Amino acid sequence: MDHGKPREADHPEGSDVIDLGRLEIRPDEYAVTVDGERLALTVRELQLLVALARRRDRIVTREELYAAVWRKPYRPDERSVDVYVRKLRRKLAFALPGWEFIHTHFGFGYRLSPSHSQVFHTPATRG
Amino acid sequence: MDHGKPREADHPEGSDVIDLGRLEIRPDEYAVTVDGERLALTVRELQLLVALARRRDRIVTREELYAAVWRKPYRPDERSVDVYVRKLRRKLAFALPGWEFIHTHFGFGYRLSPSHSQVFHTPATRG
DNA sequence: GGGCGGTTTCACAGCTTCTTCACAGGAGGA
DNA sequence: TCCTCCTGTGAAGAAGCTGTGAAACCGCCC
Repeated sequence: MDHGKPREADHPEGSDVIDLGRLEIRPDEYAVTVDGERLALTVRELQLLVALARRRDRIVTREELYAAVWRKPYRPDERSVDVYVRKLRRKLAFALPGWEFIHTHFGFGYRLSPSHSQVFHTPATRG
Repeated sequence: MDHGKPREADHPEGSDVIDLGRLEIRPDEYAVTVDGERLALTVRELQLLVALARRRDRIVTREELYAAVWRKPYRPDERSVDVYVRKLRRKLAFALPGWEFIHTHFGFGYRLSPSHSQVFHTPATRG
């Protein structure tokens, strides 16, 4: 007897697969893959990544992220979000060098958008 | 030799043979073989192995495993799954040295995937 | 009853992850 | 440029999870 997985119940805007290009997230399976290979994340890391990914391309405040992941009252001096953003950035940078996923918006919060970082020498941009 | 058996596939239930390389499971016959030789497992051990094998390569929570094998309400401090994972690991390690089958996902659960035991961790990203 | 194999529970060691802190580094405005 | 506030980061202790041996428990058979 398969009891179905709790989906929408647990996850606000639940979808089975979040496609971020080479990065793929399957929240219901606790799985994050890069080019099909599994990326090892801890519980918090996964939760935060999912929370960001579900709000893709939008600036999300720390407070909203904290509410989504930690589910307890947010203190204004809370730094957990920052710390886990760093952890995620490191793992993602290792798995996908040259890509940037989590962008900082000073004074506002974070935004997840897969994008190439121009760390390599590039010919001047021309219109 | 291999006449019309339903291939084990992605569908959890109703698989006749689960092929894990040198390890083969025939749930309907209560049989587990290594290189064709029968491996002696107790009922619980077999049930747990089958439950994991039918969810191959996926992280399975203790709760789901407990539901599949024990079929009674799961207490959050329940340790039976861990104990039987250990029993299975021991017997499998003895039968197939150098292979690892049951992987722990801290905070999530267990995952069955046949793989060589190499130290092959993500060197990055801790702390 | 006593022995036997299997199952469940228990206690604790060991390890991983989470939270918090302190300070360094940057961004933005005056 | 200087000052202030915000974010990045490493480290350390706290908290939580898993591994493990052994004892307790259970049903079955002699």
